[in-house]
Amino acid sequence: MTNFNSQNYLKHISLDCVIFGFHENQLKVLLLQMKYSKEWSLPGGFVKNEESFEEAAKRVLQERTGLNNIFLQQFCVFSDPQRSKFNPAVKDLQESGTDPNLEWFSQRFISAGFYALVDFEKVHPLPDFFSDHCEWKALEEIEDLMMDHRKILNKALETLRLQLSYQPIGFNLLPEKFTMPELQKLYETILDKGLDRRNFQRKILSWKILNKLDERKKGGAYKAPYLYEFHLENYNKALKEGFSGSW
Amino acid sequence: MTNFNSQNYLKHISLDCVIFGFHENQLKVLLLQMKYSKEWSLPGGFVKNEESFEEAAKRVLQERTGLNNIFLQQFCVFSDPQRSKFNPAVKDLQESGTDPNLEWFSQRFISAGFYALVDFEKVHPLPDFFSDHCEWKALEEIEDLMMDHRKILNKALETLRLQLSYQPIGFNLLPEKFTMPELQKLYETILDKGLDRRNFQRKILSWKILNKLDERKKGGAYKAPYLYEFHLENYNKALKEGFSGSW
DNA sequence: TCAAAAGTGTTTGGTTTACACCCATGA
DNA sequence: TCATGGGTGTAAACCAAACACTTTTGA
Repeated sequence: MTNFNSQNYLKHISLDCVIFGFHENQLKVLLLQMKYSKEWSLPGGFVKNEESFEEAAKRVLQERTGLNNIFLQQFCVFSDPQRSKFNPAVKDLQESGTDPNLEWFSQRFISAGFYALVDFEKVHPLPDFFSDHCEWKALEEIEDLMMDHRKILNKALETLRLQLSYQPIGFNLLPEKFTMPELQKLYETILDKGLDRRNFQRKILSWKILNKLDERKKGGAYKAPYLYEFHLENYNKALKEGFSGSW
Repeated sequence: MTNFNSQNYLKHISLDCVIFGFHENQLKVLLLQMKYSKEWSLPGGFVKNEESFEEAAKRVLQERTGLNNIFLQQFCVFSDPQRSKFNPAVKDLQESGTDPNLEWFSQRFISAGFYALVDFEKVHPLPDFFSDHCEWKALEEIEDLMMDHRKILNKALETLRLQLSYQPIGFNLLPEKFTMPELQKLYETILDKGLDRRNFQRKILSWKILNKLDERKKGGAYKAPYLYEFHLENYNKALKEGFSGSW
């Protein structure tokens, strides 16, 4: 295996990223397809000797999407002793002859799950050493994933939905300028339920984290909706404080 | 060091437990005092080769408190590459002469934080190899903790408060039978704010997770308050479903 | 000129908050 | 008998849900 020296990485420790994007009214996840087994997998990686988990996750994200400065969040650690059995990477290495890194990939790994929210349009998907495809998949079309990656994905989605109820994070999935109907579609998709247009707008605006622009979104049919952008200062404040719970 | 064989544990990986208890209207945390450095520390441990993080945390909890079946939850991973510098355990081992495990404790550790909610009265605190005291400390009296344990504690507290707003978890800090004023004091302490007695009761009862008993709490001065216990079935349902957010 | 989408406002009902009275108990 | 805390009810304020009309645009 090229360019990989297991000496540089912490043993037993890995991370997997659930990278969410929003496109054509669908919530999508960036997946890799393994070269030999053809199984689908979450983008993942390992932690260097002098790196934090967060730094490692940023690195993985940068490598697979080309993006920096992404909304990224640790959400759970997966440590079932059996989870690393049947790692297709091991088979792939066996197929390609004896590899000095076979032992490394045969380890038991404890993996931290990170989820990322990105602007779909900005991503340039790039496969890694073990994969020949890196693609967006709509949630509905995702079938089996390798190892426990389905479980990781489910937990990420659960966390995303929960977090959406006390932080205004969904916006990270949209471009800098977006319309209210786009934002609503996004929320409806993530939450998997319809929302009232007028009540939605009132609620979002009450957070005071958006600037309404004079511009309208051109090109679409029918009446052109206004564009909005972040009021960055208020947005960051809202992120920190969250929407106070019921106490 | 007695009874410790580093061969049995996963390298680089540790866990720290923030064990919360409630006593005399104070939120308390179980801490250990290191033998040599006298620094205070969270109870922690390592993950065995064939163990999950959760199993390891249960083991640590059992060893320090004598309790099984505790509310226990992973909340964050701490992976700063510098966090394991200045580990007092290393100094302690050096003090006590050359120890075969010195190398193990000198490693860089990535630590998963767990928090536990326990019935104060049921705990029998027991120090570990590196500590000579294991004690409950009220939050206010906790000063410096070793390494990044203060950060871990703060994050645990933050998570606890957040989780309290969408799950009825506080109850785990009380005995099987408890009164409404006791529960209210608990919530007030965790949230660090006063609550209206009547509104509090109405809200809690609306969750329908309590059985009001005919019994009253004897012994206290003034009017004896009713005792309550869990409606276990409804409680577990509420835990799973959470209090739906605002969507 | 009509259908589809977007902008905006009002009514209604439920939830939360604020507040008051009576009861039980031990000093 | 009185101070203290506990049990319970109600009115007001607020917020969320339901709903309707007007405007813009391309076909």
